[in-house]
Amino acid sequence: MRLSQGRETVFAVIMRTHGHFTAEDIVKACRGKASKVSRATVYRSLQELLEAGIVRVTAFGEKHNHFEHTYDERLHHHAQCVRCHGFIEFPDLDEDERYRPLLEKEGFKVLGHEMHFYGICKKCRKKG
Amino acid sequence: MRLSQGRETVFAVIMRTHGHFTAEDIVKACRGKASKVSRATVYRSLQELLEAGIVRVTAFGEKHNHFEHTYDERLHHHAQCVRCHGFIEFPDLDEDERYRPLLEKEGFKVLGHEMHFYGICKKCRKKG
DNA sequence: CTATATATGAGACAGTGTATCAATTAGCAA
DNA sequence: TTGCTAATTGATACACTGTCTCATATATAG
Repeated sequence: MRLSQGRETVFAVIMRTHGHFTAEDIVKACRGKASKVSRATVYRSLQELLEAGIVRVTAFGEKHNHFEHTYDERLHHHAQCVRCHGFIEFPDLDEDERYRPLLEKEGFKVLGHEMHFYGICKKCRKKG
Repeated sequence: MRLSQGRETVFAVIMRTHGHFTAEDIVKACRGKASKVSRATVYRSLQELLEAGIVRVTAFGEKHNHFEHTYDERLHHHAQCVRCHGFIEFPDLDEDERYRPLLEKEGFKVLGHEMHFYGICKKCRKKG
């Protein structure tokens, strides 16, 4: 794999981005730069980072994906509202060690994991 | 909420569907029937079932959603390949009880949960 | 420097899910 | 049963995400 210009720019932009972000967020951020990175390159690079375990997908049930870094953050999970799609975060209590051996025995190379609780958030419950 | 024709048909079709399915699967299945249910109604009903906790979302990182029933199946989770998006299922070891109180304390009404491991599947590892 | 395989950009494209709005219908009350 | 009313529907147009193609550009090896 070459350390090409486009790839380098995308990587840099993503590393500068904190919290959750979508693919389009990165596309826009790259447009701001003089670097000129196309949408296709952003999606390609994002896929590479996904495969490398540098970013992970965090949202369900929406049209577009949300990503976040896997590094430099305390491991946490998400509880998502099935109405408004908003979410709250909560800390990990370490299930990894219980499941990982089971999966690796089946030839699955684990890059990471996430718990996803779904339900109705406080705000939507009030709305009725 | 009314027990309208469209809603009833969609519910029936979904209950007859086993395993994983997409919204479009249901749209097609409803077309087969003489019932004539529009795409809009299918999506609306699916959202209602989601909110009721009857179905849940199970796939990440794809353009369209996958759903499955939450009832009548042993609780299981998914390990998904970041390359081919295929997945394997594995049983639940019951983290629910550890996390649920934490979330309900914050006003979040839990409908269910799922663990999502991501990584590279056996087949994709062989491909290089 | 040159060759060559890899990566890129631009745009066309397909598919998913959303919004609109007039027409229809379920449920209720008399 | 009939009529009222608000909820629901279908048809369609629409926005947006992510994919694909292919000619052009570029990183790297030799």
